[in-house]
Amino acid sequence: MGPKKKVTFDDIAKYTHFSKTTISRYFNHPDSLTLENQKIISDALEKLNYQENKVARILASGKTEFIGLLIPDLYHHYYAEVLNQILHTYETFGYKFLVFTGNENEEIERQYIQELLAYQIEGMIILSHTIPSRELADLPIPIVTIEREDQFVSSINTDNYMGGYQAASLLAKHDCDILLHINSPTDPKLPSYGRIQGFLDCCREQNLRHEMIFREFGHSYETVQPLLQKIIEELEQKYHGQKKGIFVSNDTHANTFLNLLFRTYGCLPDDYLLVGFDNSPVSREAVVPISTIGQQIDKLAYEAVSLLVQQMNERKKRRPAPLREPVHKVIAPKVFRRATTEREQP
Amino acid sequence: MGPKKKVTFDDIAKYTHFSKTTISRYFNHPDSLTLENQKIISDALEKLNYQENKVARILASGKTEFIGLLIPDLYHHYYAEVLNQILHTYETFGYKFLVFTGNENEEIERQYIQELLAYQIEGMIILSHTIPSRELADLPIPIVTIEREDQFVSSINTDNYMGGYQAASLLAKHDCDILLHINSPTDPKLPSYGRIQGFLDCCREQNLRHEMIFREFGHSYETVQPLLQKIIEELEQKYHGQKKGIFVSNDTHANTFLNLLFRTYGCLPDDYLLVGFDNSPVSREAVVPISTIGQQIDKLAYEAVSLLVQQMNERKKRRPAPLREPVHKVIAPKVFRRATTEREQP
DNA sequence: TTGTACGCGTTATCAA
DNA sequence: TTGATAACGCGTACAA
Repeated sequence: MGPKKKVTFDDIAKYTHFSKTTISRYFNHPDSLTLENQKIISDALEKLNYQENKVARILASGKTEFIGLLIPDLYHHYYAEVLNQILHTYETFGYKFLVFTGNENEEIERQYIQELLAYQIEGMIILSHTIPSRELADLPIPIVTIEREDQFVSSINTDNYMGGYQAASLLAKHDCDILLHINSPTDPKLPSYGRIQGFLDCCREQNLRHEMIFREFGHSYETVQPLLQKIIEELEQKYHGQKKGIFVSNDTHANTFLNLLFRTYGCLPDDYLLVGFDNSPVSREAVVPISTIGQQIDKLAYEAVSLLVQQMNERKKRRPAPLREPVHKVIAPKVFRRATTEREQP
Repeated sequence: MGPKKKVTFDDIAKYTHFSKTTISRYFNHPDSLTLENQKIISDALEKLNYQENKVARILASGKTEFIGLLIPDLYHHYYAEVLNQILHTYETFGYKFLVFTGNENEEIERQYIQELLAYQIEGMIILSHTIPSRELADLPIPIVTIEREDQFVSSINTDNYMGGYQAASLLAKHDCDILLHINSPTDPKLPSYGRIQGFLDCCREQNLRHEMIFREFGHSYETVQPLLQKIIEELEQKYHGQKKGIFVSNDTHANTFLNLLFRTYGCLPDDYLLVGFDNSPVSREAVVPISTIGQQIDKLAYEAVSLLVQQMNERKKRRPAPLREPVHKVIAPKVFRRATTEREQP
C-alpha cells in the first residue's frame, strides 16, 4: 500500500494497555477516566501521532455534522457573502458544509441533492430557486431556505416589505415630484416581491405620485444596460425637470443606472435621487456612493443555520415532534443613507 | 428512534435472495452480473427506495473523494469566482469539496486543516496565505496552492510577469509620456510580484519613462480611497498636462481611482490611461469600462484540481512515485482593451 | 473506572 | 457468475 498505515484506537489501546473503549471514552467522556490515565492516553496520542478519523465516528454514531448547501451562483456578491457567513457559523455550531452551486437546472440540482443525501447530511440550506418548495418538503431531512419561494418549507428572509417601504419613505422625505420603482417582473410568491408591495403601499398611504417600471432585465450586464439606458431616455421625456426619486431593485442595477447618467451628464443631476438594495460593495464604491437598503446577511445566515440545527436536534430525540407548520422568520433590513439621496454630503 | 430506518444492501439482498456482495457488485462491477439479475436488483432498489450511503463506502474503501479547500475570504470577487470554478470541476472529476474560509489567523487555519484531515480528505487546495509552504509540504496529503507563496508545494498561478509586461505594453502603444504602476509593497516570493517585475522589465527594455508608486493600501475601501486621492494630487503636480499611463494592481483599486477622477473632473481626463488587473465585474461595469489584465480563473481552477487529482491517484498505486520536486504551472493572462485605454470607443 | 462484544453499511478476499 | 466472511475504525450496551 502507498499511504502509510494510520494510527487507530487499537494502536493506542495496545500501547497504553487499555481497551479501545477506554480510548474512545477519553474523547467522548473524559470525566470517566482518572486524570492519571487521561495523561497516559494523551501522551500516547502524542507519541504515536494519532489523527482522528471522523468518518469512522460517523458510521458508528450516525451523526455526520454535515449540512448541505445549494446556491445558485457565486458570481453575485450577495450569494458569496451568504456563503461566507454560513461557513463562519462553523465556529458556533460545529457543522461542516458540503456546497454545490447550481446551474439553474432542475434535474441536475436534484442529482446534487441525491449526492448530498448519500453523504448523510443532517440538513440542508437552499438558496437555489429551481426546485419547488412542495418537493423540498418531502425530503427526509430538515430544510431551511433563504430568500426564495418557501411556501412548504421553513425559511429565513429579509423583511422585503419593510425594505420597500423604507426606500419609498427615504425618497419621500426629500420631496420628490415622482417616485419610481425599477424592477424585473416578480412572482408574488417570492420574498423579494415584498419590496414592490412595500414601496407601493408606502406611496399609496402617503398619497405619493408614483410609477412602477417593470422590464425583463435578465442576468447579464449586456442585457441590463440598454434597458436602463432606454428607461433614462423615457424618464427624461416624461418627467423632464421634475425631481425623480428612483428605487432600483438592486445595487448592481442602481450602479449601472448611475453610471449611465454620469456618462451623459458628467455628474448625477440634481433632479435624480437613487436608492438601491443589498448594500453590496459596489454601492459604497460607486462614483457617487449609493443609498441603499441593506440585508443583514450575517444575521440571515446565523438564523438559517440556527433554525436548521434546532430542527436537526429535534429529530435526534427519541420522540421527535416534527414541525407541522413551516417556520418563516424575517430579518429587518437596514437603511444606508449615502450621497445619491443626501446631496449635502460630497 | 426518530428517523425511520434506512434501506441497506442487506435489505436488498434479502428481498432479491442475493447476497450483500452481489448487491455491492451491482454498483461497482455491474458487468459481472447477468443482465437479468441486474434488472432484478435494479427493480428492488426502486421498490424499496434505496438511498446510497457513501459514508459506509468510504470507511470500507478508504476513499472519501473529498478535497479540502482553504480560502482567505469570499468578499473579493476573485476568490468567490475561484471557488465557483473549483466547485464546478465536480462534474469532471467527481470530487466533493469541504470549504473553510480563513480568518487570517495561522493558528485557526491549522485547526481547520486538522479538521479536514479528520474527514479523510484526499488532497487540499490552498489559497490562504498565512501558513508557510514549508509547513504545508509536510502534510500527509498532496497540496496544490493557487496564487500564494509556493516554494515547497505544487501550485497553479497566473503568469503575473506576462500580465505586468502586457499592461506596460498596452500603455506604451498609446504613447504615454510617463508610465506608472500603483501597488502595495509586495514580497518577491509571491506570484503577484511578477506583475511588478514584468511591468518594470517592459519599461526598461523599451526605454520607457516610468515610476513605481508603492503604498500600504490595506484591505478596506476606507484606507484605499484617501491614499489614491493623495496619489492623484501628486500626479497632478508632478505630471500636469503629460499623458499618464497607469497600471493599477487590481480592478477594485483601478475603479476607485477612476471614480475619484470622475468626482473631480466629471469625466476621465484625456491625459489619463488606466489598466487594472483581474477582469472582475467592476471593470466592465465601471463608469468608464476599464481595460484590464484578466486571469483565466476557469483554467486556474481546472488545472489546480487536475494537478491535485493526478497526485492523489499516484498515491493510490502500489508503488507510488511521490514528487521529489513541486510542480509549478502557469496560466497566461488575457488582455481586455476597454475605454480607459481605447478612447475612440465611447 | 474499565473491558467485552457487537453493530454501523459498505468493500475486498477468497472460495465455490 | 455468485456467496461467505472478514475487514474498515469507532461508539455503545452491558458486564465486570
